[in-house]
Amino acid sequence: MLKEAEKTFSDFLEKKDLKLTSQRRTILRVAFEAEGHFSAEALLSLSKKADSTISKATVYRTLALLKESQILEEQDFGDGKKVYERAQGRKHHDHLICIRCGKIIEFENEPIERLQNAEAQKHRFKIVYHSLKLFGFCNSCG
Amino acid sequence: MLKEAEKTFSDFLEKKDLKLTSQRRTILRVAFEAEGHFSAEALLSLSKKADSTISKATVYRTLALLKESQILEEQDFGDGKKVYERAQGRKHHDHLICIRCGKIIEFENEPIERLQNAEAQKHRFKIVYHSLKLFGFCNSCG
DNA sequence: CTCTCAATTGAGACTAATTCTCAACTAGAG
DNA sequence: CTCTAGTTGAGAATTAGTCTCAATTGAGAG
Repeated sequence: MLKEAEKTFSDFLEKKDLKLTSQRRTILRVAFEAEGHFSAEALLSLSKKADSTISKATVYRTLALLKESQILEEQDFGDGKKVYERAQGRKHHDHLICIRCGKIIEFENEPIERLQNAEAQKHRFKIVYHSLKLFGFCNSCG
Repeated sequence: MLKEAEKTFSDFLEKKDLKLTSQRRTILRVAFEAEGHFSAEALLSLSKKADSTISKATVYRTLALLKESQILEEQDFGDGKKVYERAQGRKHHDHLICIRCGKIIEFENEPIERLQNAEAQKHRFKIVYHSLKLFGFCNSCG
């Protein structure tokens, strides 16, 4: 999983004449060890544990590259900060977000995707990516 | 349309023991004269034309009230600032967003809504509101 | 109409996430 | 090993949005 991502990342960087630095390697590894959704701030703090000299600026810059290379996906659950999750090698999914406890539930729904594509076609629109978020109360917060 | 919203707003304010001030009246009217989606910044600038003493703080505070009373709906198209659109008396709709020219296309799709509800039910989740955004290239930017 | 007082306001300070600047540093081609 | 373009850390800058507080005002009571 991580190996694959490292390959994707180094190919991506090479194609853009960018360098694979130790900081970028560390940040990628730490992002892969993080479970679920994590913020830039959390990634910074985790990265600093592996290499205390890594700065905020580098984390943000590297996140932008990981996003662009589609290794990570950016999500905005509406709490004022963006979070990230692994995308490479995972199926696309959307989210249910509990507005009371903050729980995030992931789901896949092919029929919805098909209807989205049909809707886009109707407007002669080419979808590049999409975002479907259902906000409400989870099971426990009912 | 505006008359209706003014009624909704004054009822809403009364119920919460809040006052219908001239600033709130002005901001509501200006928001209704604005077409489509507008930012808080744009609303401030338009409101200042009607009453130059209206401040940023009042616009943000009033937007929160208009959102809470469901006269306006808040949208985030991912460019770092929230935008608002009229909600009262309009059908729910979702958006196609062109990532090249920024054009916004609205659409209604009942079948998608039904599938969303079914998906939520599967997780015993109560949807309060949702957001579906399809990003890509419009007809002209294809 | 006037009084009263809680709600409201404007101005600008403040917050927080993210981006930028720039001099010092480094990956990696040759 | 040497170059050099790309990279980095530190902290300043930016920017949307929120907060503070003294002065003001809407609107019910009299």
